[in-house]
Amino acid sequence: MKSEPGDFSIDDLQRVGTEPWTGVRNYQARNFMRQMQVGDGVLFYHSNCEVPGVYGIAEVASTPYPDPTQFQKTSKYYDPKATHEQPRWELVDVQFSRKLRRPLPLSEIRGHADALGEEFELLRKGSRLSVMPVTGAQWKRLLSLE
DNA sequence: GCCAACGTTGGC
DNA sequence: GCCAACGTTGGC
Repeated sequence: MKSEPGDFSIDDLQRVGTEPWTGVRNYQARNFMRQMQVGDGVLFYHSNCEVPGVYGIAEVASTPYPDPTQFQKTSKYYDPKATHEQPRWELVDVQFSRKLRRPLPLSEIRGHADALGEEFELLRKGSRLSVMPVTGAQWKRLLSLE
């Protein structure tokens, strides 16, 4: 799961413990969240920053439920087309597990593209998804770099 | 349904 | 700041 550290970083998650993952407004990313289950592992990725990459590990702490910010007119995530009867956007709660011993920069992850496989979404050309799946094998390979 | 215009993401 | 890639919007 990607986050801009200026907005919400792994340190912020460590401080608050658990955070509702508000603001995802992309259907594909939403659909991936819908498939999440309590206890699923999360790689916490810092995007749009000096050194983009994986910085920590978190855990899915709730089943998916409607993102409350879609109903809040004052929120930048407000969606006028969403209703309580027919919500459009869902989220899960994300719970801090740990920071990595060292960050894994995207530049370094690229060096392991072959091992991670073609279907590794983060390295796909043009991939902009803020929520994407990682297989068990990819998870292991990434964390072995730590 | 097509597609141009526009907005956003995010690496560099 | 630049720009490629992609998603969304809205006119037709």
